[in-house]
Amino acid sequence: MVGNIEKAHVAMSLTDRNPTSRIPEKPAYHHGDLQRSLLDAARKMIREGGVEALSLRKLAEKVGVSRTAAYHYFTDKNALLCHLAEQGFYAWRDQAETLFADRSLDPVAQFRAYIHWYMGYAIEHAEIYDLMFGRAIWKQEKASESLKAVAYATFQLQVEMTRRWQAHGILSPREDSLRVAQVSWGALHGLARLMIDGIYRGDSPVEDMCACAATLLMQHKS
Amino acid sequence: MVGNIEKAHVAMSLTDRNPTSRIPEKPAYHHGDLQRSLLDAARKMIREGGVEALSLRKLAEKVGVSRTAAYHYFTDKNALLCHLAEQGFYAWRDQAETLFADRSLDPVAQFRAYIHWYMGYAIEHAEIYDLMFGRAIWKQEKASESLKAVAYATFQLQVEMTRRWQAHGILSPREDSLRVAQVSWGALHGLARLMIDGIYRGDSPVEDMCACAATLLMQHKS
DNA sequence: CAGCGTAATTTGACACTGTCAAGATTGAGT
DNA sequence: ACTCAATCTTGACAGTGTCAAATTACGCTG
Repeated sequence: MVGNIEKAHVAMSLTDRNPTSRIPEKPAYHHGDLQRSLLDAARKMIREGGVEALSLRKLAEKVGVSRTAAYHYFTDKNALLCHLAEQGFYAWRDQAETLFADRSLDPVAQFRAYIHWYMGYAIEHAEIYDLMFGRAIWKQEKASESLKAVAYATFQLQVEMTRRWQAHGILSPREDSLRVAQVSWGALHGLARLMIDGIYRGDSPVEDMCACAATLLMQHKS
Repeated sequence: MVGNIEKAHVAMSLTDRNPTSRIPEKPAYHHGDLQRSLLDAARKMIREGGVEALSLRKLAEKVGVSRTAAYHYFTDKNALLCHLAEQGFYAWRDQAETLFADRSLDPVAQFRAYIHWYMGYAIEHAEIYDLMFGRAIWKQEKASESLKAVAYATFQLQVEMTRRWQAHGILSPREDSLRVAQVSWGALHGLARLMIDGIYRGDSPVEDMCACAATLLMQHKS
């Protein structure tokens, strides 16, 4: 085994010295880009089996490295999860902001589009969504500071959108913006959770539910 | 150690033969009421630390029995969780039905009361709520048949209530009852989850959120 | 270019988990 | 009194996260 690694290393040093080259078939002692590899592999494992299917040992094996190697980049399993969730929030916010900035749709259409996008995103990235908004991280204060920051910013965006929709008379202007944002987000979050947690069966008519949610939230007197 | 058990048993056989007596200090080989004891202790552990804080070994130790004793009553850890969730659903449905049957309140007040009761119950029994409606059980079809049955019945009750509220013009009569039930339940569930998962901080004004949710759901034209 | 320090990675170990197979203990019924 | 089936225990295995102490390799300085 040691011999194998030696031979592999020699071969590598002749042919594969360049960091921009393709996938290193037999990585040497120094992996080179372990942190990113860990995050990528972890994301993949979670996507396939949920957060509870991610074990640091299997992750290490998949990346081709020893059990405890990850501890040089993440103090904890929890820290790794926080990094992943953080990245998830950045991707999420990018899409949400793009949708929010698109002024080609009239506000009502934009509101409906947002709801459909929200549910679609949550369902498509169910396991990451669960990580981002689930108790695995948030319960008992396990979120890192940077994660808290981006999560809070994301909620602020939600409040901002709510304000605009209120200004256009789409959401009830009489109610406090913060409350309306909390409740409307809660409604979307609840539907998403019931879907991705397997309580509403997979064949539920998501589109219809989105439409109904939009209608219920939008109607208000005067 | 064997000697201890022997002595304890002898003492017991003289003084503590009665099953209705107080807590058996040193239970004999046959525990007598292990299934219930397990469920009770498990419920307590979950209430204190969440589902993830429940380990069969600690549970066994707390009940004063050996690690694998529980396997005579529950095929799995999952089976135990299903039993617990099932009991939770019965308690839940009892309260919901009582509230639903109370005709002393006018429908609007009843609707508001239901929302407040829902959130209050979810927050007070946060960990059991998480067990009942969380992915630990529902994701990947791990629910037992009897659990599925009572859970479905509970949702049926929600639909029934929705119908009545629609008939009174509280919830939009134009929309399909099933959809409205799904969405309104989703809204409550989402708010509850955001609270009990630690995303909305503990000092959130629950009452205000409930009131806002009620208003948003109730308003509709004509 | 030799050596050294430090960063990156591994090995060993520990406590904990769920669960299976096999054995031990007991109360009830003939 | 003896047997049987229900009940409970012991031993074992594979898996988990994580700490402490090696080991390996890269890059810098002399």
